[in-house]
Amino acid sequence: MYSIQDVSKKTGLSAHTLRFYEKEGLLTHVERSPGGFRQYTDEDLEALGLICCLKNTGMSLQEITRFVALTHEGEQTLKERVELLRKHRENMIARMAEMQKYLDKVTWKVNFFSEKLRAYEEKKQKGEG
Amino acid sequence: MYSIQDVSKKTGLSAHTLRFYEKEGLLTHVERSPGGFRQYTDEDLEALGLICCLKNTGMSLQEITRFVALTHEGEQTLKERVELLRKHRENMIARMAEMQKYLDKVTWKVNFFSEKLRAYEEKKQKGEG
DNA sequence: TATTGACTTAGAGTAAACTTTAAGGATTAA
DNA sequence: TTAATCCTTAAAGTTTACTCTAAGTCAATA
Repeated sequence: MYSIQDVSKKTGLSAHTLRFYEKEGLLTHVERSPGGFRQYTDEDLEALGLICCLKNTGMSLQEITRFVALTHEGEQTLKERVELLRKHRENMIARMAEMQKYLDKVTWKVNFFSEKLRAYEEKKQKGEG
Repeated sequence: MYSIQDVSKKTGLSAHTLRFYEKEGLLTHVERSPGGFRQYTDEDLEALGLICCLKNTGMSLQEITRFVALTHEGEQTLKERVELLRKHRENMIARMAEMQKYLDKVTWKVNFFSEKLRAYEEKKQKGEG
């Protein structure tokens, strides 16, 4: 069992954000102590792991909420969930391919400017010498 | 020479956004027709290509503006520009590695849920038969 | 028992990057 | 010539995902 602060430290999400996520239906049914304090389980942490994974790869909180809601509806939503994840996976792959293209471009630019810089420094050197 | 609409179509940025970028100092010194209409050159398109590349890989407009300003200052800022681009390139590489990890996770989840779905469909089949 | 941490609702504030509106006038292409 | 496109300034609005504040109460820990 973890307090909200424990989970905040483990996930990097603030306590505010954890409560916000709960209110928005991203992480639901968090257990409570007799006194009403949130008590997160390892399962909750795992769920948060998936939530952060999806969020950090461009899925909106709204879509994640939808996915979580489907999960709670049980087995009959398995097909839809698989489709949702597959689609997201395709998006990720496309995004990564795009990133690779951009990386090539930036690499080229870095080399180009490095060469210009080298020439400039050399010129400066000669001017001084 | 391209009109603002031409450039909008070519880049996918709206005319509004192009004017906004100009105002913000991202794309500067765009030529004008005698009547005051913007006339973009191929050079402008190239510059926009780099701007979109940086933007789409997570650089903020503020940072891009800074880079553009350095460019206008001339050769003596070459070193800083190279450093800036190198740093951004490192960020991109780190981000891509992170994405790959997330992709592995999502791939695993897709397979896991697919298997669950398969088992579920089989169970349903048997129930019906 | 004192201090720290947690709880609630409700709403305001923030940042980035647009996006839209308004209002009126000028230019360009067919 | 006429319809479509462009110009300006200035400001308000939008979206997402938080982030913070307030105000008051309750719980847990040393």
